[in-house]
Amino acid sequence: MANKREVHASVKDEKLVKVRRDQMIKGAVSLFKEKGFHRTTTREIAKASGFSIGTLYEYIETKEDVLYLVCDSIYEEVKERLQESIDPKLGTIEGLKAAVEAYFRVMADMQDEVLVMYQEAKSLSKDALPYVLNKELQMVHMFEEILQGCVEKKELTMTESEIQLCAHNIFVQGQMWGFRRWALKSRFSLDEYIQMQTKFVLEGITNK
Amino acid sequence: MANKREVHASVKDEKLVKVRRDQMIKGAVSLFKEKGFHRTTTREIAKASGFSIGTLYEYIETKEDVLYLVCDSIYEEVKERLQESIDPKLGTIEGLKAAVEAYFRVMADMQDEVLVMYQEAKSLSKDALPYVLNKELQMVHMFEEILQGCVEKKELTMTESEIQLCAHNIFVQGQMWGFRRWALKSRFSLDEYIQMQTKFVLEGITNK
Amino acid sequence: MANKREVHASVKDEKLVKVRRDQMIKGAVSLFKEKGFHRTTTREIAKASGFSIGTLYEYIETKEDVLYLVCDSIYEEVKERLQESIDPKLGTIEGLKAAVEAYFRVMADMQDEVLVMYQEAKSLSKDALPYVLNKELQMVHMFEEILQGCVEKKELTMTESEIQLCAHNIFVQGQMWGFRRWALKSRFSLDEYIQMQTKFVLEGITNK
Amino acid sequence: MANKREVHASVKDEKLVKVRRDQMIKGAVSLFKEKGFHRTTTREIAKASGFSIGTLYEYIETKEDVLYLVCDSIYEEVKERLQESIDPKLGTIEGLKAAVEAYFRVMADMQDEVLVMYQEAKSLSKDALPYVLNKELQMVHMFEEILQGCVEKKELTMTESEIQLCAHNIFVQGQMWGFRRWALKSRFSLDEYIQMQTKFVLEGITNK
DNA sequence: CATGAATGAGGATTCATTCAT
DNA sequence: CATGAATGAATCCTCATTCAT
Repeated sequence: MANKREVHASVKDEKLVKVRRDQMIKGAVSLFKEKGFHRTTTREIAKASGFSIGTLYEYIETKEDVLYLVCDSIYEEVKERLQESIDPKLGTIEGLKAAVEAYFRVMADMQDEVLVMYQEAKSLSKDALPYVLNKELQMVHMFEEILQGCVEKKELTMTESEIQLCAHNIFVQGQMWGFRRWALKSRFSLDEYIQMQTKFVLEGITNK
Repeated sequence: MANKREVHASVKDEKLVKVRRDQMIKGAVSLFKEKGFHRTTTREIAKASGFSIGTLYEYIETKEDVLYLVCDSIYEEVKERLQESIDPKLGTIEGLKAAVEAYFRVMADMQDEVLVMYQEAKSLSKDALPYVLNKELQMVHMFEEILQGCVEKKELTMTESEIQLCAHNIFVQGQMWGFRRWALKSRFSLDEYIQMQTKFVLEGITNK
Repeated sequence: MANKREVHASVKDEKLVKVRRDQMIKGAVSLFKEKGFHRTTTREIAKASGFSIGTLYEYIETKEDVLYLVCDSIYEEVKERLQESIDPKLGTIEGLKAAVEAYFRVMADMQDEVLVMYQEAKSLSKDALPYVLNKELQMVHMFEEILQGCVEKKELTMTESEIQLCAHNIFVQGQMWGFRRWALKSRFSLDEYIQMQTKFVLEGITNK
Repeated sequence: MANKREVHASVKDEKLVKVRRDQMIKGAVSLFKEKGFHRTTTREIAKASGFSIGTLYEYIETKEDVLYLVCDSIYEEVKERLQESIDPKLGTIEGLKAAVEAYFRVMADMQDEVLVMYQEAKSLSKDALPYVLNKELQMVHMFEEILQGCVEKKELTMTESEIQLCAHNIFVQGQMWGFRRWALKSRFSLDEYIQMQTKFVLEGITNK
């Protein structure tokens, strides 16, 4: 599957396009966070981005393009930040723990962004959605690799299916902190949450 | 917290109100499923419900009321169906397993509805949202009770916090089958999914 | 070729649709006359029609629909008025003369409308244009019939081709009074114009 | 009446202005042909002309200027090509016939351009329109002169009014081949059309 | 002279909601 | 109670034009 959907810009200067789109994404995220994609106007996006509505449309073709750009950029950032702090080759339980913790912390850190993406992604057209979902799978895949590594090093005994499902669970539990914070925050601190979820996951998979 | 938000109807005949609203909810769910709340027009809802736009507004005040009614009714149905097949008093691991399985099956059964609610709830006003979230907590609470029962009967050893988080996890994993079916369905059958998740949960909490 | 392109209306009451569309056409013609189709706003059309923009769109789907309706109605009126005062069966030179005169007078009478249609028809979509052009051909065909009648009654000797071209010429000369009035009006009265054109046409085709 | 409306250019080099405007006209005609003046954007014109939007505006002040330039150039070309092949002094029926034929052929040749001008001229501002219409009158006047010559040489007997109207008719019939080609082309070849129209015109005016 | 990024007024269209019948 | 015509604020998007580089 192709990894990028190109969003067309009238402006030629690629550097400028990058700069403006970054402004745009930043402005849009905070608006989407506040009122959701549908309730946010293109005018508001333009304003929050620091330019006029005309300029906005020099860098996108459709309002939906903004959403795609936002989702794309959020995933990109999550991925980058994860890759900075994770070594999937380790193949140790400790490495797994560290990865889970790093992931949970990134998700907590980007709570707002994740929530936005989480709630608005479904507004993407049938056209753009696959690209975003694909990004998600890539991240799930990171955890699969880590688990796989542990299995290879005999640190864990898991079937291929168990690895897949467990990776999904980890991924969702990371998101959970964001999209269920209304329920979780009053009951757990982030540290508690991380520690407890890690425990559940590990006891769910380690040989006894 | 109050348990119901009353949606005002001009029509007095309460039985009729119930009938019409049921038509409405049925029509709306299938539309929301297809195009989401925002992209669905009140006209479409009226049509799908089998009456005119004027009549629609005899039974609600705002488009958002429809969403609230839909969400409310979905939760109600989930809850009812769960209560039919679960006995929270048992206090046995077997009872827990049965409850999880029942819940997962209901969620799989109502996949579409759950997805709708899941994705559109955030469009509820600050006013209505709490009522819906409260419903969710009630369901999470069912699992807490079951777990609590097991702890009391010494079938499990868990802290209060662990019970709460575990209940959340179970709840989210039930939803997961719906909102991540794009990723899960090709990898697991529902039976496999239930069996594996149950295993993870139990191994995560049973004493070794 | 089908004779009508249906323009969709949300409103069901067909009588009302007719009434509103007549208002619309009347309002639109005077605007198009003044500023052309492109420079006229849908808002202006609504206002000139005596209703709100929302109402306008209950009776059409696209701005272009207004243009189609206008063109269609103009042709319809021209045709009706012609049919009232022309008897194509006669087969006499006198009948021909009378027809030409009647036609020219109708065209002079509806000068504004004809000019509008004449200048704006090209803005119709590829979809709607044929229907309008077809209407034109029907009118040209009326003159062909009249000429044909004269030929059959031996009042004139013309080939089939000559009949066709002559009919076109008559038709265009009728329009001419409208679309070239800037040049003609200062030089000829309508009566003079009719009389002279009739003479040219007749001398162009009568046996000598 | 003044014969030219000056279109202001920021660029001083007159030769360059001429070159650029020729590029512009060429590009614009083909666009106007395809989509009409209103549906053509200045950006498209610039692109079709081979330069940037900024440059375009160095040579005009308003989009409408392009239309004026286009109309002006088309008339100029028609006029030039006619003057090459017509001698208005002759005063013979043969000369008249030759002129008509030459005119019809030029019009057929420049069909697209003529159609453009014909349909878009009305979009000219009240300011520019007279200049263009004046050009048209000059051409009509050429035919008046030719007819006048024939009258003076006793080849024809026509009143002043008849001459004027007949000249208009010839002129319009020339345009007709362009703007009614949808109806004429399937029925007549250009040669037939010329021959038949010539016959109609001549029999309409020659003494019997 | 040439470029093209920026602007924002303006335009077509939608849709929740009302209310007279 | 039911209907559906009417309303107009709100929204997305376009495009002629300007101006700094």
